[in-house]
Amino acid sequence: MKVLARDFYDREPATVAKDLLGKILVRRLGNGILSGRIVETEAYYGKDDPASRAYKGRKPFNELMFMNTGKTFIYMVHANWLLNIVAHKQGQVGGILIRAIEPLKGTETMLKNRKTKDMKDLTNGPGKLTKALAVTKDLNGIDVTKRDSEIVIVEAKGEDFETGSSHRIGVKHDLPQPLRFYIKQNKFVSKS
DNA sequence: AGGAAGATCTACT
DNA sequence: GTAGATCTTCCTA
Repeated sequence: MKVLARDFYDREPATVAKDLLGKILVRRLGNGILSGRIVETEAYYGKDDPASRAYKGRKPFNELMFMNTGKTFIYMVHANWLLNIVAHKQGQVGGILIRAIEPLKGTETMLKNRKTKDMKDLTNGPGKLTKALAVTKDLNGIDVTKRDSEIVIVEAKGEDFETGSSHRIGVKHDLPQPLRFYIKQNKFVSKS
């Protein structure tokens, strides 16, 4: 099980977002491990991106996006925690929003966290997956390139899949280019 | 104090 | 499938 290194995140957000598909997100809890395969992501930029948290410049709450790559950036929208990974080239700003995962390990705990019995409904949305994995602001800024962090992203075994792309979901002012990426025909990608 | 924010749930047609 | 209420922070005034 190989943890993705920092240089993986030191690239264009859109490139990282696409390459993140199929990788495994690991959530380490005190008692066990939850994990899932990343099936849907979105790239966000800095001041050129009206939908980005960093659009209006550096603020205390978003400064993580300006700093070290490979760290989590977690914030709340509409009563949901959303999980991002900071990723951008040196001197730039950006991040990847994890929108959906396919549950692998610890599904029983996830079902309990989500209070549902429906597997399909478990992690097919950005707010749902954080709830299922017990991700909150407490985990903001942790380093996903360190093997012993509470959240880690690891290399997956080479399974082939087709990737699709589209405009981002739910954003008021999107950019012209498609910045959402997902694995085609995976039932855990959030639909809309 | 007020409002906006990368969404979700529920309840209908 | 679509529409509407409502969820909780953090920013800006």
